[in-house]
Amino acid sequence: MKLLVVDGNSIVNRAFYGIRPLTTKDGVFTNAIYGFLTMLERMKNDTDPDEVAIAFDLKAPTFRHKAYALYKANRKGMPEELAMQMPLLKELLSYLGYPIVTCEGYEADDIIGTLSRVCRESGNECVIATGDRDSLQLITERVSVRLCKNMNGTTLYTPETVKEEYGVEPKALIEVKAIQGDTSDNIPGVAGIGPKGATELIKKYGTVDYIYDHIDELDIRENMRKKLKDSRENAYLSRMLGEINLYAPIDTDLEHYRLMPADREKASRLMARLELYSLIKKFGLEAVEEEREAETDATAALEIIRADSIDELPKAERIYLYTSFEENKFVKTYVAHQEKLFEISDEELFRTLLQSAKEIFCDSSKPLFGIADRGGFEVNIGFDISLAAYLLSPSSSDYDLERLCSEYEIRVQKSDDLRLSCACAMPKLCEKLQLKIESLEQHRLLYEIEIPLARVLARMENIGFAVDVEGIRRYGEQLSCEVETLRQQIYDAVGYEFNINSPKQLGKALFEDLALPVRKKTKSGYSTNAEVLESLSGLHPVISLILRYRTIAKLKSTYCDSLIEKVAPDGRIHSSFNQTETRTGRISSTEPNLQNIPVRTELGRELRRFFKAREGWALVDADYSQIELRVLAHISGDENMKKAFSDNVDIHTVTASQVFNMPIDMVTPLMRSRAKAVNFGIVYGIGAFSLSKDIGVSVKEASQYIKNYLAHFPKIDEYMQNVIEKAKRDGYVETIEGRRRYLPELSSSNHNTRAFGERVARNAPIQGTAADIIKIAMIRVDERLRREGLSARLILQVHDELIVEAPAFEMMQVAMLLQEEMEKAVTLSVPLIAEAAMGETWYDAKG
DNA sequence: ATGGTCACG
DNA sequence: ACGTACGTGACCATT
Repeated sequence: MKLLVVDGNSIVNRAFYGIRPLTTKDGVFTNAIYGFLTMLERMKNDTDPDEVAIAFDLKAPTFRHKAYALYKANRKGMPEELAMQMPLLKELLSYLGYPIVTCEGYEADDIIGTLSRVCRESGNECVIATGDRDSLQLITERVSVRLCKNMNGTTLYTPETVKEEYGVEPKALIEVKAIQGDTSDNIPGVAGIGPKGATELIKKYGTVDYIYDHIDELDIRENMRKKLKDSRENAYLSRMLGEINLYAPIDTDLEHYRLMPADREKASRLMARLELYSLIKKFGLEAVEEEREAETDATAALEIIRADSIDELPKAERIYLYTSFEENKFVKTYVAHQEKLFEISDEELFRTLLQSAKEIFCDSSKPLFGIADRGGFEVNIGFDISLAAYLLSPSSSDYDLERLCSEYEIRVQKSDDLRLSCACAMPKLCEKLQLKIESLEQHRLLYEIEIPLARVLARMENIGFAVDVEGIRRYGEQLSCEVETLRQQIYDAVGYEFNINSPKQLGKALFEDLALPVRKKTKSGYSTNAEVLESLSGLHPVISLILRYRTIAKLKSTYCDSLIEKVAPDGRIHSSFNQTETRTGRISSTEPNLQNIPVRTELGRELRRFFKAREGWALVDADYSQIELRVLAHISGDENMKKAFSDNVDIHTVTASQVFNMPIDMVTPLMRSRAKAVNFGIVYGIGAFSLSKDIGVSVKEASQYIKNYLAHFPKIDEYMQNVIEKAKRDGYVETIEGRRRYLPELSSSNHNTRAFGERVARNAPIQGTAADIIKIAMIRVDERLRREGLSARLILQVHDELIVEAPAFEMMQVAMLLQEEMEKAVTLSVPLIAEAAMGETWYDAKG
């Protein structure tokens, strides 16, 4: 027989610190639970035990003696985010059938020791799973230890491996530790003797007792003898503290540790509540909800009708569509309607259905809008599950139906094909989401912003952005030449060839072979980022070559080579716009990302010459002026800042005059640029350190700027404090349209995490409101272009900028329209300003 | 899969 | 004492 004993407290600690914070959307921390169960499952698979015992400490240590309480008191208590996970973890473990062992007055270690002894004495095998090296002393022929150093794997320790690593038998580890001490456990040991000395002594003399019994006869240096004599009491105390008790009063009948059958329903329900869906899979519990449904609701048999003509399909007021696509190509759709499920695989039929349906509730509307747009017809989307779920929980990583059904506790019917089950669950899921959207007052956000926007985005994707492929190719070839030249020059300067793209090899070249000073380190070595390189640029000629190499190589690989690959047969780039990706409400752009095309340097900006309007057309580009600061002025209600915007004066200059106590006309360009950095900092949630780094002044000076700023804009100061209070009280912050962001970080005990939460609380309403505003503008622009019978179309959004492609003769009208709709998208207490420009290429059209 | 780097707002 | 501004996506090297 083989018993696996798990050191619950030590594994849960490893899990908690080894996994980035995970929470449910309501802010319940789950990372330790997730990590624990993942490791447990792995260890079970590695060990294949007949019995399992999971040992936990109980709270109050009442045993051993006074010194115990003393040394224990120094240990840090469990952080709140971990403590709150413990009862949930234990509950889940008991559902999964794992015996949990605790013992009043004893630590987990003692339980482990006792069980290992019982195994040893009864001729059974025992494997101890722990993250703590203390247990190594328990190792014998029959008792081994699986040590978890991190989340990625474990190391098996046997008598041989212990001897190899420590040079002594496992049992002697207690003796070594008694002399060496252990600061993390507050075991004092012998002052002045470390691991090496301690191991030597024990190798030679075996035990602490022997050493002190023969202290004057030992063949050791006099100062060593003196150290030992001075710490005699501590050595004996340490010896006692370090030894694991083998006789805790627990149930020692191994039969009782047999794994129990799991209560699969309770386990899967709790995992779903904790939003740990991958665990449901890992423990094979997916089918549970379906089984339950099948048992309780015998009527749930599915009737699937493969439809081949429109006459076979329901002509209901409302249909539910669950459609799958592969690489933007229609694969099939399920139509759920009154206990019946129709399957459509023919795209033509699907289009007919879209066109004729009175109202469609769907999992994702953007592809449907795309098909309708390409087919020249309209679809009426009544509900979009992914958009609703995104508004309710914008920090989730994906919004597939299976997960949502589980999250919103919708029972799905049993079926071989999960997609079928999900389609059947749609009516109930939609109902639940609708109720939630109403109760959170996000009705307008969903029906008047996100769903209409999905249609606009689909159209933008369909239209695409025309590019001059030959132009990009020529530009790329020029870059190629320069990269090659630079590469050779770098090799010559360093003295050998290496991969310049590898931060590791580059770090070695610069900081070891050229012996340049190390300014900053990363987790895995030397930092070689632009900031570090710039600080080194005077010290060696190769530095500026590398900086240049980086710039050119990036332009070539990211913006020439890959952009060319993305050009469709129509000569245009059709980026995808994702509406459920960002936690603030912005949209994102992928394959390719057209929202990060270079602009800040002239060389990069040249690329925009290859983004053009089609023959005879022009690009009209408009961007908001200082939208985030205007939003801040509005939200905070700061009179001083509102006045600056109402007077239409340069905001950074005004800020400079306030921060530096200067009349407006005395503000120098340097002061303005520093004030600009302060404005950015304010929007991002500011810290004096980062500001000082950004503008190159001392931290002290930077913090003075911030103080001055907040003193001159008192309502902004007030806002920054109030918004955090609100976030702590409600658990979320929101935009003017009621878009929420939840902030579980604020209840973290980790200072950095909490500080991050506070910065996000300050920033999210600002960034998110700006996102709301431009979304509204996009919908209105699209609508008006069509209503006014123009051919011009919106083709791109870059957060505060919209680009329209228009026939040359429409462009003046379009520019006016664009500016007007952007400025009037919402009414704030400050004017909203958008500036339009026109040109044949993006380069020319960007003011 | 993750980390480092760098492009954008 | 510690790390250090918000939000993204892509590429490359490395594990």
